[in-house]
Amino acid sequence: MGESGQQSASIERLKPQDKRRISDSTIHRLSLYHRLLGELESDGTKTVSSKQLAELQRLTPAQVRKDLSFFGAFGTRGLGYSVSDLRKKIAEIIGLDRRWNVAVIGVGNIGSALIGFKEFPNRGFDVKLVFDNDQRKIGSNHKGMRVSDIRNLKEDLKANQIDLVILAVPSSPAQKIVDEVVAAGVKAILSFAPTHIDVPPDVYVRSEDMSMELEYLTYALVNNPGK
Amino acid sequence: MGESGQQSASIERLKPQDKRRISDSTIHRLSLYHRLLGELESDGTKTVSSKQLAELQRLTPAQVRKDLSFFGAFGTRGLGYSVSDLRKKIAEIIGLDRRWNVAVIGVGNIGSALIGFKEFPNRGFDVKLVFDNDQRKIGSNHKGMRVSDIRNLKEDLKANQIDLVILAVPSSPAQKIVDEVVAAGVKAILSFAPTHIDVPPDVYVRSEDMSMELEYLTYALVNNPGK
DNA sequence: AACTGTATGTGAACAGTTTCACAAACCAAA
DNA sequence: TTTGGTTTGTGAAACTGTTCACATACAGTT
Ligand SMILES: NC(=O)c1ccc[n+]([C@@H]2O[C@H](COP(=O)([O-])OP(=O)(O)OC[C@H]3O[C@@H](n4cnc5c(N)ncnc54)[C@H](O)[C@@H]3O)[C@@H](O)[C@H]2O)c1
Ligand SMILES: NC(=O)c1ccc[n+]([C@@H]2O[C@H](COP(=O)([O-])OP(=O)(O)OC[C@H]3O[C@@H](n4cnc5c(N)ncnc54)[C@H](O)[C@@H]3O)[C@@H](O)[C@H]2O)c1
Repeated sequence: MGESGQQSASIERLKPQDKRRISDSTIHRLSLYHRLLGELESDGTKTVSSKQLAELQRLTPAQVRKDLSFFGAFGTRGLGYSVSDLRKKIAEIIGLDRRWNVAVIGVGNIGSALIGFKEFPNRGFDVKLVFDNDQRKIGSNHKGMRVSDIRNLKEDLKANQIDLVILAVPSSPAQKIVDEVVAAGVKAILSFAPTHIDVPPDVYVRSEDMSMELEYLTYALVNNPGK
Repeated sequence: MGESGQQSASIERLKPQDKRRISDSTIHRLSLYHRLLGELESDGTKTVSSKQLAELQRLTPAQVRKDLSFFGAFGTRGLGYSVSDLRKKIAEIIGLDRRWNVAVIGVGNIGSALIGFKEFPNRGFDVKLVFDNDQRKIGSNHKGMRVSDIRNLKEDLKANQIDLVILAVPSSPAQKIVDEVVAAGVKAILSFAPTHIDVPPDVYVRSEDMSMELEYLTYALVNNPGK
């Protein structure tokens, strides 16, 4: 169990103030704020109000303030928020004040795209390992990464202190691979396989199913709900 | 308000029974049920209960029944649901009883992956056009698709009756391209650019930001909420 | 035809999330 | 130091989504 977790000595981490669980939507919006604050910072904007922050994402100012209030009071009344300070605070909350070691499993269409994704390193994600079971791919170079043999999965994940696995294999082997990933002590998985993934309660999974995203749109198209 | 909406002649579409708007989560789960019912159908399963349907996705039986009840009564008391009938009904609800013409804009890492995605045609999505602005790519073949010039975007989208656009370009040109897509009459966009996209109220946008998905996981890792 | 067991469909209760509205706090100007 | 103008932080209200619990309906059996 590589409880490598909260080692980093001196950081007093920002935790939700009451013990109430923070909602998924709040976390999602924090990411949104963080992204936007980055853009504002590049623009040279020094200060921003909840009103501006909201308008730029089609949310309400109250929503923005409530989201932030779960974690503390970061603003100045009458003035707003310091762009760079708020960005740092949010980074700390969502764990972006450190770097994360990522492994990609499956070097096919989507796996290769992810390996070549320039934005990951900028956001704190370092793709350290990539795996496949195809002999023709193993050992070869894909966008600068040497493809490892899936048979060494468990040991390699441990040896490289991988925090996060991105799963880009077909549905059929997905669960079996996930079981190994879990056995290696990895606690977070982002899966692109369009199938349900079962994990123990201390492991976090996010499933991205692009067809399902498209289906959401087709539902809207055929039903035209007033939006 | 171009209420061009519900033309399609003869299909008596399954609509929500009351006029209450159906929640995003319900639609999302319908996709999930549809996917699972497909697997069950392949397995030769004829009948399924809300209990089974729920357990396979870690939901509750009541949730499954409530979701379906917004659209009608599809089950048989004492028995459950016919796998194939229910699948057909859900297909009709989310618009999977027809085919959809898709265009991909941006033939880079993620764009190429999408073009090569074998599952899209099986789910009713036909990639008919792909665009780029890179002279070296225009006219060339990418996974069997000829790359079109972005300068012909509007005309080509119209001429090919594209229903749905997948946006796989960098953030900077995203909004400008979306404006053109909207002008061409397309009402649904799936965007991979990590930036806010603004559209008129009758156009539907879904934004997929992979870094944000990862950030959701890092939040979980640093906060370890009991799950 | 009646009976038994089972699973649906759905109001009503509950839980969670968003919006409202306003006191409190701060900046800047005088 | 006081005042005016502005925006935060937050309880409470309003709303939305989920779970409960049970009457209802059907299949299969005798
Ligand atoms: N291509 C897309 O745009 C796209 C979009 C959304 C979701 N997906 C999903 O992502 C997954 C991968 O899709 P893809 O298009 O990249 O497929 P792909 O066939 O191009 O790639 C899959 C890769 O996984 C490898 N693989 C297969 N079994 C393996 C195993 N047991 N261990 C290790 N590696 C193994 C294969 O060798 C291959 O390199 C699928 O589940 C697919 O449904 C793909
Ligand atoms: N690669 C990934 O895994 C990944 C994952 C998530 C999100 N994204 C996002 O998807 C988008 C594309 O990423 P990528 O890695 O494929 O980038 P990329 O640079 O490989 O591809 C972008 C493509 O868009 C084309 N393009 C640029 N400007 C254009 C314009 N004005 N009109 C038409 N085409 C134009 C480029 O020529 C290029 O082919 C980015 O917004 C990125 O943030 C990528």
